[in-house]
Amino acid sequence: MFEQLKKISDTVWEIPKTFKPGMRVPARIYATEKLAREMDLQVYEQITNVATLPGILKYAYCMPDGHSGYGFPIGGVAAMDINNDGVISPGGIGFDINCGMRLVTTNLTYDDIKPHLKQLVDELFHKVPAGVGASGFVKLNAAEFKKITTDGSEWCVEKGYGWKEDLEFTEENGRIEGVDVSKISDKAIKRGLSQIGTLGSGNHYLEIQVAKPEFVFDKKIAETFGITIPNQIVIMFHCGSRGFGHQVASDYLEKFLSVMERKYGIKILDRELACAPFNSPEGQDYFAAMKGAINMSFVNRQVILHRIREVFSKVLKQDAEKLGLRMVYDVAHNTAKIEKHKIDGETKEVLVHRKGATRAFGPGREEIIEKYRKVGQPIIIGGSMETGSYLLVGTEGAMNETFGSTCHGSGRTMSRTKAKHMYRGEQLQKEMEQRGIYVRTVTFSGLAEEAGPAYKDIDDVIDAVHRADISRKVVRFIPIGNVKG
DNA sequence: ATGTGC
Repeated sequence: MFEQLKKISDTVWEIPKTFKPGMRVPARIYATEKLAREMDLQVYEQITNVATLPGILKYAYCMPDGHSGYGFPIGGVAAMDINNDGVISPGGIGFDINCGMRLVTTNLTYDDIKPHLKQLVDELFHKVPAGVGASGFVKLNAAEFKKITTDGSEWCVEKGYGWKEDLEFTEENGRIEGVDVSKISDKAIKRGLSQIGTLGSGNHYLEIQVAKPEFVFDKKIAETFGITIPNQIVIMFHCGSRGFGHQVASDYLEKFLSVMERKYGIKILDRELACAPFNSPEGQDYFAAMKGAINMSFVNRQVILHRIREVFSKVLKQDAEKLGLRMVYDVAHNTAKIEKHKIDGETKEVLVHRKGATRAFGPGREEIIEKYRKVGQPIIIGGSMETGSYLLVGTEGAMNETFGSTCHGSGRTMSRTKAKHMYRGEQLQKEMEQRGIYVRTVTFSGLAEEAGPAYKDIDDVIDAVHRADISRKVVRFIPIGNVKG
């Protein structure tokens, strides 16, 4: 397959429209040659299917961490023309709606924390429930849960689960407008009720990390983002909208399949690409329901941050304020948003699907808070639990080329089933501890699925987006403690 | 990813 790619640059590869009948635009893969050669073959199939969707603009994109997903590849980006016949597709957002990353600083160093590391991780493991079916400490009825879906993180600040300043460090200020609760099923609400403040499973995790001075690539921007001291401790976590978002996605996939062809005459190459015109009742209903899951996931991460602050305060016997437990940012990587982008010199409102892809807005965009606006938005990239993670910054290049988007993580290279056969969770935990990473997990099989070699090399992935200039390296973090979902 | 699958 690699031989069929047209090389645009060292980090951009194109699949022409002639590859498959029905492609409306070419597909573009952002990757180093090595990553492009090793790309899962399903990705080529899926990204060219995406290129056939009505209203798609410029290109169907796949980021270097791309791998096969439901309909769209994970790592997929597609912008739709909403003023014409553009569609919205749940497969382009993902089941885990608004799944994302949150990064929190401390004013502690590695030496400060080392004697307390195990206790911190053990406490976090107890205070932030993880695993399939986990329920949180927040007890809610349906009416209160509905309020969460409309009010987002503002609800948390009201209830004492967050600081007012946390809101401005969250995409959309932790509250996206335009939710219509009546478009969310009772079944989804019932599933979501008990899930606030829970991590989930799979590749969801909570990590304590170190910013070693040799891995600070841009000192000035790092300082702007709050990474200011050598060997500074940060906390990074990854989770989403749990069973709630999953149910919203499932409900609308089913609905779209029933109307797509019959009512709207849309023919697709894969039923996993179920979609509806954005400007149709069904499309609008999904958009209004999906936004409820966006808010729920912001609340989930906000409540988890509250628990993290409680744990650090308790173990280190100091106020969270004094420990400097402040947010760097909260970014989503499973979402679709209306944004203004320049296309052929003309500014247009488009619906940008990002599925396992992160917003990477460059300097000056009004969506970025003032504190960061001059440098570009922070981008939080979670690597595998054994390797490392990154803080990047958005660029003008991303605005010009990828609708302000970049990668989201390492990207799997091995199926979960294969990883489980190749690695033993118990042994992995021991090996990681010997290497200075203390891990707690709900299930050892789940830990084995997340073994480092089951993922692409995070440094290769970051190298690709950095060289393509769709984001730039700021800091690389090394894990020392991990609560595995 | 997911009260994990027909």
